[in-house]
Amino acid sequence: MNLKNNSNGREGRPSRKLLSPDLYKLTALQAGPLLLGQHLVRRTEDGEIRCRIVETESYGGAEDKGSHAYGGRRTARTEVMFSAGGTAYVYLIYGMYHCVNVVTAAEHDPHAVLIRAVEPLTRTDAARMEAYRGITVKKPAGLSGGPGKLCRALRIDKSLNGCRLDDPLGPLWLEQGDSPETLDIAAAPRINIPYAEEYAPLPWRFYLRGNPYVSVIDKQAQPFFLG
DNA sequence: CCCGGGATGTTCT
DNA sequence: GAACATCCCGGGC
Repeated sequence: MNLKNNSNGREGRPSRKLLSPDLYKLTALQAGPLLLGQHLVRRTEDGEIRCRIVETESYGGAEDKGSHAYGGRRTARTEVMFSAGGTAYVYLIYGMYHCVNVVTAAEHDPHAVLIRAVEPLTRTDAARMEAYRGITVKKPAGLSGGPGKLCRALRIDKSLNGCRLDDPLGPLWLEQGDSPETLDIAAAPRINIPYAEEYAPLPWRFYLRGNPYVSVIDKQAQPFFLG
């Protein structure tokens, strides 16, 4: 794959400014589109990897039948969904992949935004992510387009469950990225949640239209305007 | 391009 | 014992 440029043509030094804590207080539905364009930073023993969030899905409120915390279900797995906004919720799926979420809203009110795709900020970030993936990727989306892929690419596993995302001394945190109002956002139904019944078709998946790292393009996706 | 099957283990019924 | 907010690979167009 071509690692020379990232898709938005920017190779500038990142701002390294933490994401505004106000975002963590919002509902998942509000925060989902606002997380697009923000930067996710992962520190391992090998150094830091920076990427932009390009696809999200909102889960929650106790009424969302697609959410692990539907009906207020509070178990060992879902416990961190009930913590205060700004916490990472990481779980194992299908026995071999992890998914990472940004917990939002107030303590005891379970909301989470699944990060479904990220884009490396620089070719150095891309190279490290490809090394962590352990396979040769042919297309950008093959690197980090999908929740399991991006966790592999960033070496995210359950050991990060419950960590704070507002702590740049920790293993994983969020920084301010592009202004969301300049982004072309698409809204579409969430992926692989047939059990969610009437919640399944709701357009709670958000992605940057045209971004090559997005996992699934929905031809019926609606334009989304921040309001 | 579009399938179908298998991997793999935690969670919940 | 079934389900699972997934992914990869191989085979058939």
